[in-house]
Amino acid sequence: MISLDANSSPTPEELPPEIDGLRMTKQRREVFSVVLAERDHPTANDVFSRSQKRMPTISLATVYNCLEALVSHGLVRQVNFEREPSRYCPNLSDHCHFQDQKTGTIHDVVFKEGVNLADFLELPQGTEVSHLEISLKGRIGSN
Amino acid sequence: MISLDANSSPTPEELPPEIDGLRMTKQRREVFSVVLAERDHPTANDVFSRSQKRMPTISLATVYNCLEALVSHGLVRQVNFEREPSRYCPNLSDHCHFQDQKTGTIHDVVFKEGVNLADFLELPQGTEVSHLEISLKGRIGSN
DNA sequence: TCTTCGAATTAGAATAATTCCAATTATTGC
DNA sequence: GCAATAATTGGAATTATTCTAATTCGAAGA
Repeated sequence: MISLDANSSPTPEELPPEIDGLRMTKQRREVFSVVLAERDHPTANDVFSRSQKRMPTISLATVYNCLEALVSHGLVRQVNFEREPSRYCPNLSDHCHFQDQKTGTIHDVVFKEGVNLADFLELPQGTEVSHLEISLKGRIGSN
Repeated sequence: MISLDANSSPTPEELPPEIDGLRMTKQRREVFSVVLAERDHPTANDVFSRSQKRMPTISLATVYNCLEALVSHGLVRQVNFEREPSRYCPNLSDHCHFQDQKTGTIHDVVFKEGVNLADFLELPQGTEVSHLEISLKGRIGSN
């Protein structure tokens, strides 16, 4: 399991050659380490420019490919706010997102103890939920 | 208040010249009546082609303008699923959306009695939520 | 009714995020 | 080391949406 300790995220070199059956190429390690390093919900473009610092030859298409690989292997979550560009989040625990309308900053929001959303919805009988996204927008305190 | 009775949605002509301070032009009435008529969460393009049947001269830009006017006046809700084109929903009651992955169909899902989402989230102190969107995806029954 | 003026509509161009494509390069299994 | 497979690359293509500038509409006042 990859450490989520905010104070010491892995460098690309520290990432193993394979995670959960996903081959970690040089580029995927770079992209993953960027997403793990600054947990500020970067867009693909953000990831691209941060990756370029260490790996100037990486292409935007590759960043998209790597993010897609990481997302589909469940190592990274894709976060959408309305029609804004997708953002990427390495926090795999059950949570949702709140966007501060003043600053655009996105905060992770966790559910209270033992809450299971599906318990609160009148879902059609026999529904199997495979994907759930909750997005909040608003202001914080005196902002 | 506009009737939400599924069996008889208003024709454009039946809509008043103003709703909630929003001037209802010919095009806005057309677009609104289309959204009210077939409550299947159409995209802007869907609305455009349906509107064209009665009003062949309407433009796509106008459809976008009208939808935006209706949304910002709270007469219609804009519904987003990940990076798919926005959809439009005339159901103003508190609800969220479930997309059947097999068919793409979107179903309205209501909350169980007395449920208030914010009660179940560890929101940062002083948070004021102005916008909330819950999107589910999955399969239904034997599908 | 006629005129005026701001708002709405229109067609088409522009934008921007993302995906696709075809060619090259890297990696794995033999 | 070699063939087969997968990943990367740059650039073109796609697509939903927004923008722009010109035209038209419609309400309100003269």
